[in-house]
Amino acid sequence: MNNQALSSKKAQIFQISTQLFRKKSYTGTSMQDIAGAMGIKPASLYNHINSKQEILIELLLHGAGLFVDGMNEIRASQLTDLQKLERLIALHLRITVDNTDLMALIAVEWRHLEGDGMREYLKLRNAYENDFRIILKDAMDAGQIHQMDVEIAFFSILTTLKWFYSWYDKHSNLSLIDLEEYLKKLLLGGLKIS
Amino acid sequence: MNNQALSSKKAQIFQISTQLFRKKSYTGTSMQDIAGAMGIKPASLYNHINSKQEILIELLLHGAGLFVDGMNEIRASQLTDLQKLERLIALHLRITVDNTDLMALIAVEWRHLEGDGMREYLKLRNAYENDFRIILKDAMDAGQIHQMDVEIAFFSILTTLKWFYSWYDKHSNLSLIDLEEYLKKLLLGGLKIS
DNA sequence: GTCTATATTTTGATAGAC
DNA sequence: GTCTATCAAAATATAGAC
Repeated sequence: MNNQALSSKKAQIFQISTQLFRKKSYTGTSMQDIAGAMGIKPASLYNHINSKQEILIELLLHGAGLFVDGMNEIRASQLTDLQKLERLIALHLRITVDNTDLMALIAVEWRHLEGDGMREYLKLRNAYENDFRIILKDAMDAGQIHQMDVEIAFFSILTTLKWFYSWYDKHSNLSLIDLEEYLKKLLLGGLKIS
Repeated sequence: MNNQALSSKKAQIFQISTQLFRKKSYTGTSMQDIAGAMGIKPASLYNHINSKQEILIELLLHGAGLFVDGMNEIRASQLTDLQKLERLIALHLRITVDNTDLMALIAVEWRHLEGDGMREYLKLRNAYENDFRIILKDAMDAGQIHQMDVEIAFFSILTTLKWFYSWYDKHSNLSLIDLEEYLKKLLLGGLKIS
């Protein structure tokens, strides 16, 4: 569910916070909850982090980084735009499988970010979404997928990918290959020009 | 966004709480927030409701009731199972359009229910989902849609419908008829036997 | 039906001993 | 690095005057 290293206490705080924030929400999780799950006292947490908000920021910026890095790799490639779209779907799938709890924070808990943390997060998210939109539009302009309203196609695909984690929870027994084929067919099947 | 009557103060509390719970989450919304949005003091709220948790319970049981009532109407009809599936999609769409904020609570905030409230809510939700699953299975057995894993098809359809409200937010300009056709094609297009 | 005043808990966070 | 002790603020909720 979550591959974050357990080596340091700080990493352990992040891992447990991810689980708790998903289960009880950011505002519904107390420092007491986090410390209790680690077997220490709340005050001890502050030797590793400066505030509860800082935990949320680090988790979400880490998550956003996974998407931005994957996007940059795909953009730098020589693939066709349609192939890039397929890679983006595979990217979402891989990140979701490796960080299911974190995806819940990306889908729901980001709204509890404050100030600069929120601004920085939204900057990364907007950059990613814009890159995604451009690839979709280019694939359309190149005649690789059917001509249609870019915004509708874009949000339809992204919404499904965004909430896929809640679906994956119940089907983590399926193989990665099957899931990838299923998602590609679901999201691009009606779009591709055969 | 929310058609709840404003006639009584109690109804006004429900309406404002729905908006705030969606925007700031249940645990992130204080009685102060609700009272402040109404222009009264927090203590005054308790003349109309008994607790913050009671607000959440009433909102979610009302929401669950919309689905259960719609399901009962559809089940009582003489439609084919495939037609019933199409009616269920239209039901979700109509409830989402009329109660967009409430759908966010159904998708996310239900986890903050406690005790009997949680048990009663889950009972209604499970009953609805079971009825939905049975109709899907019957449509498959009757040869109206392609044979496939019922659970995968079921969760795939329900997940999309569940998160549709976050998509609808950005496309509330589209006509109901277009949205219904789009959703039916998206969810049943690959399934229907032509 | 709303208010002020208040009780009680819990919250995030800090100081300082060990 | 963890603890105890503590703080200040905010939370839900109640009592009782008006």
